[in-house]
Amino acid sequence: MTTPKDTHMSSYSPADLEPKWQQAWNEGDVFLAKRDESKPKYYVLEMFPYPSGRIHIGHVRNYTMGDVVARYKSSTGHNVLHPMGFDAFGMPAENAAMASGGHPKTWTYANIDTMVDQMKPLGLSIDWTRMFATCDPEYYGQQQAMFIDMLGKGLVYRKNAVVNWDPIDMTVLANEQVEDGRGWRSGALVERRELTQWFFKISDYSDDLLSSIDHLDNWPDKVKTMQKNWIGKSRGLQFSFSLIDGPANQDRVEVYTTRPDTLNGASFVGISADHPLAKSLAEENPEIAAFCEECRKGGTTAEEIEKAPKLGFDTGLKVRHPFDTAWELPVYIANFILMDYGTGAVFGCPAHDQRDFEFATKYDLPINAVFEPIEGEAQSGEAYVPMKTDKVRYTRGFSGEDIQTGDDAVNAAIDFCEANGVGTGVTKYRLRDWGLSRQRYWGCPIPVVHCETCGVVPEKKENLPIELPDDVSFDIPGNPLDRHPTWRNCACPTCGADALRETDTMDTFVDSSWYFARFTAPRATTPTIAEDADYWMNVDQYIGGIEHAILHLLYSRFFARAMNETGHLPDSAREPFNALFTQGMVTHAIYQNAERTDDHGRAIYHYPEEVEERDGETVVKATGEKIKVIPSAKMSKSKNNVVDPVEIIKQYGADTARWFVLSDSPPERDVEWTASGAEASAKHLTRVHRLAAELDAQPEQGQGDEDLIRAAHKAIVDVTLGIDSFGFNASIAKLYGFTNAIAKSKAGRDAKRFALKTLAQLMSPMTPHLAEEMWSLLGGEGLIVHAPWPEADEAMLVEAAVTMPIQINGKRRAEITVPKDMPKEDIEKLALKADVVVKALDGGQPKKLIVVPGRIVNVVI
RNA sequence: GCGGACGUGGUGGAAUGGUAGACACACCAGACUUAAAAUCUGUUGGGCGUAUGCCCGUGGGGGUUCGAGUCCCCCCGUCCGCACCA
Repeated sequence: MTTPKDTHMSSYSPADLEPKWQQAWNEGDVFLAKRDESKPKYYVLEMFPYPSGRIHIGHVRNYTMGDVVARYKSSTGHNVLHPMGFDAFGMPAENAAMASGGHPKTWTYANIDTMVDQMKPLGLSIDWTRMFATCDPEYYGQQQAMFIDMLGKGLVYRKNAVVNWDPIDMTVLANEQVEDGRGWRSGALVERRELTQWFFKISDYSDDLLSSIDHLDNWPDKVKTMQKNWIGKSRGLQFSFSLIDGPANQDRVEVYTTRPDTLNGASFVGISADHPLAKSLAEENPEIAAFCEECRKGGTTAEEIEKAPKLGFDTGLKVRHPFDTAWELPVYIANFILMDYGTGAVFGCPAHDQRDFEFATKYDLPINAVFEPIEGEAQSGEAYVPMKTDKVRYTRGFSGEDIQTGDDAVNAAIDFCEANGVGTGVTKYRLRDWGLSRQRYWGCPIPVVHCETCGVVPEKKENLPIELPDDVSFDIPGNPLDRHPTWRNCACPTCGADALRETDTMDTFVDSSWYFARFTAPRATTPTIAEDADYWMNVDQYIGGIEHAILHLLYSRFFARAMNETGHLPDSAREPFNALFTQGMVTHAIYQNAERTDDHGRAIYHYPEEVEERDGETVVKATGEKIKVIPSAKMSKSKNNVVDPVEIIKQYGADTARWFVLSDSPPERDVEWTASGAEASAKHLTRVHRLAAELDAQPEQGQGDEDLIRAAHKAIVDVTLGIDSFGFNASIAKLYGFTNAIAKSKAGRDAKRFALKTLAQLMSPMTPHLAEEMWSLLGGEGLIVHAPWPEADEAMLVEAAVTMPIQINGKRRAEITVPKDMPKEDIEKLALKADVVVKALDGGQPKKLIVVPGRIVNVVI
């Protein structure tokens, strides 16, 4: 039904006004980033997506946050770079090719097209002219050039490393392709097998990457802590046990320990199944060989190895304790010792290490305490493992002092051992070199050639990019590059003889470790261009998921250093991300069919719209089958719990979707998706639009103009503070409050116009289309996207009076309103006169009176 | 197993160590309407009470403090990462 008012008032129609304003921005090239030395630059970047097929609501949340920052910074006078691209290499494309017979390239580019089409209606302030995908030869060719430069600088090398090997499919498996220790396609028990592979020497930078963390002031502490722990600097003792009657050429076992203070509690030596000594013994002794083979069963992940039941094999060999040559310790091969870390050998001190304790209990080895609690006794039945910073009483320690901290005792032990020639203090890092070889097709080819005479040589730069061949098939497992009839054949870049290309491709982490630098000059015929990199780097604000807290960010930090050393980035960009924000994930329940599985015995998942509540149970609408609800899980295409934002945009518009994903939840926290909020957001935006559209119907004169103007200035402060601190939900709460104030206000037209224009500006980073529309309705000049951010007038913020609660013994009993600047003594007097206080004191004196001006009064009785 | 976080009404959440539940959703009631929708107004943590009000309450247990959702210790639960998923 139409009211007379409606006839001269357009209603809120996102479907009309959103394309209209997007067109206006495009025609004005508003988001095109150009170098402009007259303005401070601001580079805001959201972690680029993998082109999985469709965008999901998590993407919308991520990009909207970045867009709020980009638009806000732009309106505060910055020259903003806000690009977008695709992390487009990787296994899902190959899996899709295996499943449906297409080509990874076709699949990937089709997905990119779809996702761009889905992203553009969101009205993001992105410079789309800079877009690229990492699978563009234009991009990965430059990556190959950098690989060659890094090879020249000694930052890349080859060594053996273990992979998951599927003995039936005869292929290397990724960790995610191993399910319960079995290959996902063949079902075969997976084995660990060694291959020669390429590595980046990230370990050269362990100390740099660690110590520089302290200067990352605008990174979340949790990410910094995780990176520090990952790099894992430790001070310890390296020494050797002399081996009694060992195999030829092996008379000692080198050991590294971070707890040399417990050396006198040693009761065995454990070595990895891949330790040279274990390998020698295995040659002679089939039983040992079988045990080592057993240890190699299972996947390569740390988690799997750590969780596996602890197994040991007594080699029968003994070593001598370094301090007492009569003291002999047995040597075990154990499945929980990694050859990659330290020396691949440890000594076990069961009294002070839980894992050693369990091992000693299982194999009946002695448990000798080295220290004990200062008071009381250590609990029996488990290892006594206090913090290294705690003081304990040493009973079999090294130094004179009986009571000291573990840290002091470790240092004393190292000093003692060095003085006695038993070993040396050594600083080690947990961080391992970055294995980048992948035995897969859909990745950046490693640009090296294997020549019979010249060995492994880099490809000539003029031959780059080494492009992937298109004529490949995925009907059988393994790397199609390996079995391609001609692609491998090439001329040796050094001698010109017939040679073979490397068929390994690069880890996709390599692709994402420098894309941020490439965005500064995305079409350059070198990896970067100095002027552009100098101007735009660093990324001022990086935004992405917490799941990338360690690997992606650490690899990118390494790459920035390597690019600096190969001349592709300036010194100032060695630490590439000035500020980091980690947004939470959008989660959604997973609906798993509880009654049946598919033909392969795998779980069946249902889409949210396929299920319903029936008599308090969740069931499949169509069949009535019972559903197991797995709450709050990360959205995953394979689990069918992905929420598609396209429908929401179609129904309510992009501004509603943007407003909704920003409201309610703090951005760093995970949010459980519920559809109910979208409608409420749409209603609110409709209301805001109506307020602006109805302005001309307001009387010119009114009441409370000043109150409304004050509210506007307060809103400017609150909303700006929220945006500056990534408190978008807080900003939105304040915007709700401000909108309510405008709606209720009886102020005159001019005051309302000011308030509404301020509201439009404050909303413009979040709901840019609606803001433009309001701006135009309210008679704003030009585009709101070009309007400077509003500034609050300090004079309008001062409040005359302040209300303070009065507590009695910490419980609120009354409140008083006093002038803002009233001295403490006067507040005290007033508080003591309050009825409840007089009653409670009953003529007596308070024990204590606490007055925090402007905050609280607490009377202690 | 190791490392990191998180836990507050029916729901999402707010709260520089200072009035717990801002703001919103949902629910309920009312106004408008022939009616419905939309819109507007009001109520809503639990318990007791006619009421001024009182008691309880931020996963559980302890502690520090005049005062703890916030700081410390222990426990429980959930989530993220663990080097070939991206």
